[in-house]
Amino acid sequence: MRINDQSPVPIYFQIKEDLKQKIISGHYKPNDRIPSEEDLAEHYGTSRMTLRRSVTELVEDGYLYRVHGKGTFVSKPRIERSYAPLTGFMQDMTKRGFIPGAKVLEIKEVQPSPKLRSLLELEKNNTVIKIVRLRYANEEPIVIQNAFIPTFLCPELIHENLEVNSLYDVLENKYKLELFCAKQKMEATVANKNLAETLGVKKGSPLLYVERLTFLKNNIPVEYVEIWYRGDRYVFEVNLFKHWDK
Amino acid sequence: MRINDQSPVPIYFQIKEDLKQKIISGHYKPNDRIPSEEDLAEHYGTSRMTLRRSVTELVEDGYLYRVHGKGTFVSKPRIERSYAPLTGFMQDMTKRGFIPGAKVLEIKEVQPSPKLRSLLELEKNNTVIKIVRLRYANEEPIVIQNAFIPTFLCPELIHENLEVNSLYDVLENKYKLELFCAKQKMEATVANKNLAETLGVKKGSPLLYVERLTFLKNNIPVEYVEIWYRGDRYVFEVNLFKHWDK
DNA sequence: CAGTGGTCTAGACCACCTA
DNA sequence: AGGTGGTCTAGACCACTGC
Repeated sequence: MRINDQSPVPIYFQIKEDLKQKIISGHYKPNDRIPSEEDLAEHYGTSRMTLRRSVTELVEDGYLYRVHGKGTFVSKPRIERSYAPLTGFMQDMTKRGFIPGAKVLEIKEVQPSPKLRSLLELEKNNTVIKIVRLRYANEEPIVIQNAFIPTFLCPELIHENLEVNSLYDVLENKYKLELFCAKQKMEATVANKNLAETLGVKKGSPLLYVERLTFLKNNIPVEYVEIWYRGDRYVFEVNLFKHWDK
Repeated sequence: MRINDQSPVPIYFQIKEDLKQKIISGHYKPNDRIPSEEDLAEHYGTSRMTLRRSVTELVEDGYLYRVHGKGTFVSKPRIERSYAPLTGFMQDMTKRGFIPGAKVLEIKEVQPSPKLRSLLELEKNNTVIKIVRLRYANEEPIVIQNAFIPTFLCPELIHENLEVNSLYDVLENKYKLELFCAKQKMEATVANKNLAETLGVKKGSPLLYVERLTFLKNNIPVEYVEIWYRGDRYVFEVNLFKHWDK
């Protein structure tokens, strides 16, 4: 492996990727000690501080662990590190091995309710774009989503084809709105007549009801969405961690 | 603020705590630009590299954000950083402002099913302790829990009073089993006759069904639990983060 | 252009572990 | 005692931003 110090890619990053590859490929095995920081720095022809940055990031990412005075070691393959990934329906379904589909039932600019105005931190004259979609997995209806997005963040959104393109893709790529995190509430409910008919289930069938408020990096709210999942077709998975207050 | 370079507490850490205090106290306000790294380094009488470490950690913790070429800024008060805290029912209810209660419907040592044996990674002769409890919030029944715990991890558990003591407290304090993380699946279902009678709701009422597998630090499974929450009385909250596959 | 954060160096001393 | 990671320095050059 050659480090290219003319490359715009930082040296620490090139080294990090090289070490990560050696871990993933099995060249370094779980609980192996990797060479000392000094040796690695010499091997890559860089300073120890730079090498240390590569290793530190791999430690933070869970690939390595350090023991003071002993060395740096390869971690055991870790539990999936995603707590609960913030993904759109398309990505979620694709990952589960289904073919996603969408039918736009409604898309228009509307005046926000007071609740919406407060949740999305809207100014007086701001409107929102309301998008109601029925979503499919392998052509079977699975979920209804009512999404509300401030118009000023994506003025042309109303003309997008959201049956083909993922909403999150459009927000990220066209409007450069990088979604970062979300607060989500979930509860069990039952289908009323309307929901039941749209989803093709019996009235009174169990539904997983979700409210989600999505934020950009700087805690700017960007989307509020209400979701009804068919209880017989959807399981939500999440990893819980012991609370560590930083 | 004085930096003590004789202290065993590293300089970067002392600076980090001082800056954090200035943010929390409001001395630096959200979206304020803090002084440049060079100025701060001079102010604290340290090198820029050391100062940078303090700032980097505050960025990672969500207190600050950097903009290349512009400066370093204070974040808006962040969303609660717990993704989803791993807590028992008692702690959960207390935090929500309810008075928790419990009635043990069943507690005994049983042979594990093949599914349980696999999930809890049990050896041939291991048994499990099965605990069925009805849980109350303000004396109203809210949830039924079936918990399964390997007997060898807590041999005397069967004699504990789990109507008064929190199961997680007993595991952590008496058996020194420090719970670390859990994988949880959630879906919507409806109450059958048995569940409905026990929870005091109508048959066909919505229930939030949860399966949880809890682990110790070293990925040793310690508890499997099935939970049925009343859909009309319980909302699950979780924070989602953009999936960053490292 | 000056000011900012992003990266990098070639050393240094310390604390911890094993022997 | 020798090797390891933990911390720290005093510089340096670069890329991005705003004037």
